Amino acid sequence: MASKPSTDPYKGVRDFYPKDWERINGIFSTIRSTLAKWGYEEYNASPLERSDIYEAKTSEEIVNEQTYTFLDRGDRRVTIRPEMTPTLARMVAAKRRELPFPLRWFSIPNLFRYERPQRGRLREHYQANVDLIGLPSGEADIEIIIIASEILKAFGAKESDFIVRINSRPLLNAACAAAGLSGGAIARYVRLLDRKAKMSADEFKTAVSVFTNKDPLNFIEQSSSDPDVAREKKHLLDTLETLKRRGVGNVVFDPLITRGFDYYTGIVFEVFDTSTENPRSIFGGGRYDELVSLFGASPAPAVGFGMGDITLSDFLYTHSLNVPSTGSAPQLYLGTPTPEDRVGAQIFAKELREKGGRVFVNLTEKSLGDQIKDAVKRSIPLFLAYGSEEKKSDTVRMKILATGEESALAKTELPARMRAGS
RNA sequence: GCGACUAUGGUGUAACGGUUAACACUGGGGCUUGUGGAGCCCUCGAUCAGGGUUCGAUUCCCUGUAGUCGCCCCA
Repeated sequence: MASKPSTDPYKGVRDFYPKDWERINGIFSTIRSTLAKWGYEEYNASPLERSDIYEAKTSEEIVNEQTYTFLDRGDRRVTIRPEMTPTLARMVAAKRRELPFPLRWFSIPNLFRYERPQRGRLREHYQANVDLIGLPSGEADIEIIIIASEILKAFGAKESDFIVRINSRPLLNAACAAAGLSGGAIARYVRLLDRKAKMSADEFKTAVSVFTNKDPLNFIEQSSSDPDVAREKKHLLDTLETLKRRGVGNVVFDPLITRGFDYYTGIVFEVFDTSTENPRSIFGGGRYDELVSLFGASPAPAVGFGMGDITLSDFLYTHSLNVPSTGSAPQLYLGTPTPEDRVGAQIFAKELREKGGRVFVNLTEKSLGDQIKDAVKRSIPLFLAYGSEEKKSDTVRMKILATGEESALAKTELPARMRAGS
């Protein structure tokens, strides 16, 4: 006999029991309604992609090793999407000439990476992707960062709860050029910057000296005489200034923000939790002007960000921010004290549903007391016994389980009371 | 890919190398056949797998597997 299969979910992925799914849907619906206010439209695609769309854009084979990639039965190489941006670029490139630019699009895909799970990082996560496509650096960058901030505020976060750190890839590149770096050395230096916070000053200095005796950071921090550096720095500081004028007070310039992917071509930003318990990066994004043209379409400049559900959820938890209800849980438990009259209860339930009520009808032979216990365990707020007596009468008695309060009311006014009660 | 730590019912814990592996919660049933959350009683249910040391292993050792946390890398 075969051994029993384990009830554990596959490594690094989560089961969403109804309560978990209710919570994550609450998070999604807050994101959706915020984006709707800004005119963003939701799109979607399959999690399966041809592997080549990831290979085209990233020179790194490491990315490949951290994806789920396999051959299908027709010998096609297939990858389960590790991120949404290449899919988005592909979709946009495919209809480059017919879509109404600029596009304001978002999606909440589940993404997969093959790696060791650890705190805040699993093999599957959901990530809200928000993109503004078809506009160059400027107001588009500002809108994206404001929206990133607005979403957190929509959950009730205050500006003191998080901080937006922005930087610019062109600025980094100009500073590297001024220090005499080029090509691969720039990429390696950028990666080094990313780790600087985890190193001591001396370690960093030693690591830099491998490339150059002039640290590019110095060109950025001191007011540089290099015209490219000066221009890019001014552009970034102007953006910062505009963000503050438009009400984003918690934004700073941070030359250490780089973002891992090398497809970024402009502004990059990362949002950090300011709490001391959870001082992590929550999410980030940036400008990628060349991705669409990789598919052979004419270029479409783009800026966007991706907000993962796990880090976001940690952030909400850290700051005791509640997730709004999705309004899909049952409102009323219809108990059946006399099961032989259950058809009557079902007909009554049908009337309530037609008025928009969410009604859970008992189908067991449990005693009425046990049915009430059952309703409590299921977190259904209202209880109503419907048996032979209620069938004959025009009134019913509705119990509010949280308080124990019970009131008699006409059957016709029940739907209104249900709406008020939840 | 590398490292550290951990592994006992569904969950959380207990058991000097020596009992019938204990306790709490949860689940099922009862005291209670039209009004709950309490209480009491009954009940289902576990030593991750394989090897070694030993008279004897939940306990010590090894390997594997799984999980957690770091590193690498980063959505």
